[in-house]
Amino acid sequence: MARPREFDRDTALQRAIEVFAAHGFEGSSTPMLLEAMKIGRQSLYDTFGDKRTLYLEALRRYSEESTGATLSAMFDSHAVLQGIEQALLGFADDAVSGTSRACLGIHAVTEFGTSEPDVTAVTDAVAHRTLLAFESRLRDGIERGELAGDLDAMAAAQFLLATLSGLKVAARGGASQATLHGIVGVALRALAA
Amino acid sequence: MARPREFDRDTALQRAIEVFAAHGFEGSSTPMLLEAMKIGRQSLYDTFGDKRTLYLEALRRYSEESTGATLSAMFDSHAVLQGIEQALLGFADDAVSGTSRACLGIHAVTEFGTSEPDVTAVTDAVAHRTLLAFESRLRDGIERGELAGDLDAMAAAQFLLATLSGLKVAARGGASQATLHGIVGVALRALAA
DNA sequence: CTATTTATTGACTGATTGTTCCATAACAAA
DNA sequence: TTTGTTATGGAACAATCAGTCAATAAATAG
Repeated sequence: MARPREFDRDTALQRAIEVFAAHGFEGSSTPMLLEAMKIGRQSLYDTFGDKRTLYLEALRRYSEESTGATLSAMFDSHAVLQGIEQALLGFADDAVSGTSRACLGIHAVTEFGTSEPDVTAVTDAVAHRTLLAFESRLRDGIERGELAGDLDAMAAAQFLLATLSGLKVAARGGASQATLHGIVGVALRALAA
Repeated sequence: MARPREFDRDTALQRAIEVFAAHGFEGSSTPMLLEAMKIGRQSLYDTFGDKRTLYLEALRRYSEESTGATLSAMFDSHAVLQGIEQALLGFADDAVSGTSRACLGIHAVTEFGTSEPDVTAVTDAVAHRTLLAFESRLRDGIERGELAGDLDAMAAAQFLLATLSGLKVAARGGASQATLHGIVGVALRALAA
């Protein structure tokens, strides 16, 4: 019909994710975004709306991918404890790979808390989804006797979610991969039979 | 000698801490700070230097107070596990009290990572101090047989530090006090003999 | 009292913020 | 080729940013 755009929408969005993760919403200026995304000013507003809309789409996109990868790793292994271990270790490895070590999800929570409904909708959804997956898998493990019989599945799920946050913060603060793996090792002790 | 200042420096700084914790460095504008601190523009620059210097002093002040309270709670109890439990529970209670539920320390790490040496100096120092205290107490507990004999004290200390971060992020995301207490309960299982 | 020192107030700066307008360019369908 | 539609690039917008200047006010010391 008309002139096709000269850039790839998805790669531009991916680059925006990195900028927002590294500097937050307030810390990311439009010039910074434009330079990183390698598009012109008008292209940003035509394609993504405004800065806030771009941020929300970046947050949604990041949340889906990040959550999906971690949870699927958990179900890869038949053994429950081993599956959880692989999920946590993979999560930790992702956290230290790359240069910025920043997580858009964590950054969104610390920057906005529960004050912005549009942001909270995304962060709550990913938390809920993760909790349900953890809880289900933990319940299986408890029933099968692979995990401690007196474990509270819901509390343990919330503990694992908090552990993920702790890993991300530690990674952002400069912790080594070995340190993160050590944390995972200790955390798993809380679940073992 | 001359005209005395009309405001209390410490309370003004305390109010600045709340603003920076809630909105981060980039998200806190000078008008926001002035209104919260209830001082005039020139008073801020005369008394605290510029925005960045104020931020660093706020971060230092917050770190000292927050770390001190948590670690002293740990040494209040003779029993090691109980002392750690009280430290974590007190930390969790602090995290849900107040309105903003924000932590300046966590916010500083997620916002700047390791990119700003002045900020990293503070966050690294508080992490190091906390790790040393945890490790020492954990070693005592292992020796006395109150904690698991095969526990790696250093890794467990890093695990506890990550748990603190996880608790703060969960609280900032809206978790209830009961949820945080549940997380603490599961976390302690990783240490028990 | 006067003199000196410091705090406060408000106006003001240049730079940067997010966003829009408009003219031009590039493509597809007729 | 014309026409319709969309993308791009640059200039421009009002608003806000962090920070400064100068005038006034309030205190003490002599």
